[in-house]
Amino acid sequence: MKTFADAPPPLMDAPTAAEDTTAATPRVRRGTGRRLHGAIAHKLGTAILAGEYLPGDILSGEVAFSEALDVSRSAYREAVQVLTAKGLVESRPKAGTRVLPRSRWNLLDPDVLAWAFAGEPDIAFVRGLFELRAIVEPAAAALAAERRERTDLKIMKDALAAMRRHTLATEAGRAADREFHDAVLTATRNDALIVLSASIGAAVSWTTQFKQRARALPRNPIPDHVLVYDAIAAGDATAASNAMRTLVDLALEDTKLAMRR
Amino acid sequence: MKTFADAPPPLMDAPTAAEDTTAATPRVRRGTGRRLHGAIAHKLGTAILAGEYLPGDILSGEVAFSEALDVSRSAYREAVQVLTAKGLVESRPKAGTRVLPRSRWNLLDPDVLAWAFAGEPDIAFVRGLFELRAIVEPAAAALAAERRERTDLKIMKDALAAMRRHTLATEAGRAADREFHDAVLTATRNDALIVLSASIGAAVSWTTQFKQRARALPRNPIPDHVLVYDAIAAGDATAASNAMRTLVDLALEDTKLAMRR
DNA sequence: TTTCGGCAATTACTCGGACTTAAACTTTGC
DNA sequence: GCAAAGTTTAAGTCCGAGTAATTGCCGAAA
Repeated sequence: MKTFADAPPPLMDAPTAAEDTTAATPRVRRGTGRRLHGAIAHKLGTAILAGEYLPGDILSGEVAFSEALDVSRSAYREAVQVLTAKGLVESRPKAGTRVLPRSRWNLLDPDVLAWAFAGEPDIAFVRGLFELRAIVEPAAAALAAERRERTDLKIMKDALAAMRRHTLATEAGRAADREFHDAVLTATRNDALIVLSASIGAAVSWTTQFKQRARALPRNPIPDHVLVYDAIAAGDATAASNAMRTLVDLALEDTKLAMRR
Repeated sequence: MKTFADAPPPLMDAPTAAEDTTAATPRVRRGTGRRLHGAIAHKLGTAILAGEYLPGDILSGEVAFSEALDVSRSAYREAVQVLTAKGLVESRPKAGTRVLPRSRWNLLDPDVLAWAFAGEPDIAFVRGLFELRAIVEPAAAALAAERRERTDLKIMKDALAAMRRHTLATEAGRAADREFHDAVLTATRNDALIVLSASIGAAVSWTTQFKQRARALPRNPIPDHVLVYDAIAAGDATAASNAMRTLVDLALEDTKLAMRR
């Protein structure tokens, strides 16, 4: 019967030794609405994506790490479960929690993408993402041209009008842009395609977002959007595909410009 | 809105043995190596994907549900964190844990795909998956043709030889098939593309897998594989794309046949 | 009547401690 | 030298108490 003969460490709450008048200062801060384990997962996720922990690295044990973060073991464990669910880490008894090889990561998971873009994203990875987008979006436009309903067209038309009113320089304009692309995706009636494209689109928009926001665009994107709309409305799949391709290329150019500075 | 507090779910997965005289019978069985929370997540995940819980439904509270499953709250919570990480559910204080709309699900997550194919997969979803595959794989082949290195070609060649030796009727043959496709993906040097295609490929192979295994194929697939290889080896992107397209179409036909029975 | 703001109840969230299980390491036996 | 058995360690599981936050009710003001 050894209850805790060897480990009667500093139970009770943190001594708050160095702290001053303010009460306990959690090592992990979270915005409102964000749960503690979510914040921890975010912290660890960004750290891993940033390369602070390399594949094969072993995280210090649950007790040690949760203590270092000043959170309970349960909260830390739940955070690790999230990372495990996304294929970033794997933990086994006696062996500890180790970072998995990059090939096991769910790189298309929205959260993982967000974590990747929280820091300086790997250029090669961004290039790959654009490549994927250039493959998927034109194909999506083609499908949309074949399957769109009247309501789809209406939503696109309205979004287009909103884009014209506000420009892409304003938040409202960018929202309308997203709405337009969402409408195109919805018109494909393909859930997998929708999810994929939405993730990539969001991630790609980070790249331009976190650089400076208002600047001269390479060229006015509205006409190109109209071309896409017209092709989809006409049910012309190949034309829609081509029009969307130029749109994607335009976005790529835009991002290239933004990342060059 | 249903709350399932009253519906002790039919425990699934094979019991492996008759549980009789043995004491306490956990409501959630897990195979070796599988953790308890993983098993719970699997159970809930498959249930949600199977439509037993509909979007908007609220799961009975932590205490009630964990009691019904005869597991601790911690284990149940960790499972829910996994589902949350995959976008299947969202839980907030006072509101409970509710199933999110399908549009929020990470349908391309390997686990989610596995859960989807654990039951009778939705035909429309499978169609969409094939559609996506038909978009991505030919494009991947084209990229591979442009970027392949000598080592890539060697791996493909070996896999091809293995496919010839064993046929697709044997497990070794199917493994070689997977190896070939993996090699094509690897040659694209695009991580996002690799992850995506691997997920879809695995999911698609479930469909043929869980139907009967050994049967006459629509036609011998080896020559088509050779065509893909030749095009990639020659660096001919469009030829590679076309060859791969016929390969995907072939697989689609195969699956259609398998699902018809 | 409608709307706003405060209140209470419910639910998830967090905590910390004990105990169990499983796998990596070590030792022992052949 | 190898294989089986034991040891150790860290993750896994469980419990129960206490905290925090949102929702939805309810009453007051417009």
